[in-house]
Amino acid sequence: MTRHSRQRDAVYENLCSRFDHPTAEDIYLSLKKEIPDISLATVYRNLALLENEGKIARISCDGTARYDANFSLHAHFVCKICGRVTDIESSGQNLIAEYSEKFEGTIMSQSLIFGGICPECKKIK
Amino acid sequence: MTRHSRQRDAVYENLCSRFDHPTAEDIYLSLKKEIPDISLATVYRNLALLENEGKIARISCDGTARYDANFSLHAHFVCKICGRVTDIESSGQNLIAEYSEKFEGTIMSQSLIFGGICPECKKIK
DNA sequence: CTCCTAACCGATAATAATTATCATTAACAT
DNA sequence: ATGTTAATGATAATTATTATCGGTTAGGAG
Repeated sequence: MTRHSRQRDAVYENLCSRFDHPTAEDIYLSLKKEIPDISLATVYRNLALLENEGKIARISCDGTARYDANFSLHAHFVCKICGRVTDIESSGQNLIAEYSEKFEGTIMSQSLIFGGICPECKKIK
Repeated sequence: MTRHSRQRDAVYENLCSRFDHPTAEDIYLSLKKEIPDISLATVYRNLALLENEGKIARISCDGTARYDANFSLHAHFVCKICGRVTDIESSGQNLIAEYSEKFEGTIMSQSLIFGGICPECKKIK
């Protein structure tokens, strides 16, 4: 029986409105402007809840968890210089179908992450 | 000037000999049998060092870091029931080349991770 | 072979990320 | 309006990882 809450809506809206694949703390800091007394624990709780509901996705690309509300088939790029995580243009190929053919288990999700140097950091150096 | 050490060799050998993509603690527990007074910090130190030397790879698939000494182009599968991380048969396609075409930065590594239910857990349920 | 020095070690303290606890608040069915 | 209980804020606890530090040792210079 999951109820409605201002904080949960805010977490979800915040994530939907941004494209920088924020960490729990990023979202917490951003939400403090509109809900000054929101707790970091609440952000964690709601991220976990929304993930279980299948409304958002967790991205494991480095030590700390990042989140994404975009469920279109796309890949991520992590810059090893600045640490930013960005979307990277995808051919949109469905790797799940391809890999499922020879696999006895059930594949339900895919995560394709590239690492390297982003366009911005490449210019600087 | 990196020197030789029994502990570092042991960490590397241990990782090479197994295919379960262990965490630092997994390796630590395993090594205690042959080197009873090895320190967990030493395992972490040497994993970081070996990764920097490019001899092993870190896998970010869940919260805790896992390691792999296999550098052949392959994908991973994470079971959401038992948590095991296994290799999954790959077509061996080089996604880096494909994605580099439309990307302004420099792609240096790829990580393809699938999630779902592994063959063993599928049987049980 | 012995000496020197810096890399490495084990033990453990410190930090960072996340989760658990608990008293209070608020959503919402009755 | 009231009762039930999920959700919250504050914070303690836990987990994973990194930093510190005094002692040890690999391995090159003499």
